Amino acid sequence: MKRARPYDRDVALEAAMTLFWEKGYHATSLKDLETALQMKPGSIYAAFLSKENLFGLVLERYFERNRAEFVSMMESEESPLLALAKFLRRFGRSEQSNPKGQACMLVKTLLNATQDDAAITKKVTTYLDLMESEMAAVFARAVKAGELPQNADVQRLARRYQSDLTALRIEAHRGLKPHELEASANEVADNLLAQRLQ
Amino acid sequence: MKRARPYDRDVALEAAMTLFWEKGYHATSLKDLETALQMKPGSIYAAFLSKENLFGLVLERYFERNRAEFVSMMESEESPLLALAKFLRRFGRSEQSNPKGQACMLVKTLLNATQDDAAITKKVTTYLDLMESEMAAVFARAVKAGELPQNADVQRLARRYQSDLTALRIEAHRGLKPHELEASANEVADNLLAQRLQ
DNA sequence: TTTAATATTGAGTGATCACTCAAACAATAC
DNA sequence: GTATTGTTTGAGTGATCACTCAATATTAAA
Repeated sequence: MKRARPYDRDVALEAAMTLFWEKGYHATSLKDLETALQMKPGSIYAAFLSKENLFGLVLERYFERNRAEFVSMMESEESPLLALAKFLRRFGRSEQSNPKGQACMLVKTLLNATQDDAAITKKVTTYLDLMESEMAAVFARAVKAGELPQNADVQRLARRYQSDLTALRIEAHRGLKPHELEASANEVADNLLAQRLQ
Repeated sequence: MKRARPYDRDVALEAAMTLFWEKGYHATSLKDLETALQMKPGSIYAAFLSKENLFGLVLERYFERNRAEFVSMMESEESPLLALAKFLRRFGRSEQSNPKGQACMLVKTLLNATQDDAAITKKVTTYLDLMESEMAAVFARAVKAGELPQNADVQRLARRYQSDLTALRIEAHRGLKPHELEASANEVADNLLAQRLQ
């Protein structure tokens, strides 16, 4: 009955993510998207409604991917605190192979958004809060496991952890040499583990 | 002989800084600038050559102001390490009165710049490096004063300090509650002082 | 008062922006 | 084959972009 779409929605979203991540929302034009997605304007609008809506889908995709990666890493380790440290160290190493480092897309978007982009700002803030909660949950498990004092403020620890990660990603963006970034990441991880009770 | 300009160049630059800082380079239109500077397009171009050149002047202004403020704070204290800690704490408090927090303009610009903005990126990177050097100098004085081990890596300490400050500014931008921000700033300051030898 | 030099003025430039829609196309149902 | 339905197509929309320049205004020297 209906004509099949010649493009793969998932591939298109992935291309849009790469583009939006690199250039940001405002600086990415529809011409850029047409090229990257290999779709004509009409098709883009039929598939994604608007540039802003497409950006929203991309943000969600980015968030879900990062959350899944984080959660998966946390589950693969016995000790919550060691898992958190390992995650930092892994980031420090992973950027070796990723020469053109990019800051976190959520943070980039947050800093980039103007008052007119209230809807985008809200989305980003929500995702950042959700990531923080995810991190707080791991710290809570660390408390339960006796790695941290019973009265530890897991929310504050999570906020600090997220800040540290954000700062590392910005350093990567800034073009820190790979071994310097690795050193920074290890330093942050060591600082975290210094709080470990057992 | 010549006609006097009806506007004050310094006032105009200050207005441009506020605007560019808040909206970013790309999202700030010439219409916005006309309104904020109360100048017609022709006058803006006669005075500042181009939007990009004006932005460059603003960046320099922002950098010089921040550097001057930092240097002045460092001089007002006996101990280098205490001065660095005090600077962090002061930031945590200052944002109480500044409801609509903004991330560092240099970082905002860095994350916002695309490949086409190579000139801007270079300027920003230079300024960030200069700030780092300024911070490293203070850490070097701390070493000399015996507050840190003789073999302390002042460059790495400076990088970490700048990262911490960047992260705090982003938290302020994100809309952290004043007392939470103050707590974060104090935490970072405490961590710094924990390294003090005497 | 005239003149020369330096300003501001603001409508207008071509380019690009996000976005639209009538027409053409492709796939299945019959 | 034909009809129906859902799709792509891509030139074209008005709006806005950064920017220009001939006309005009203001000063101070002559």
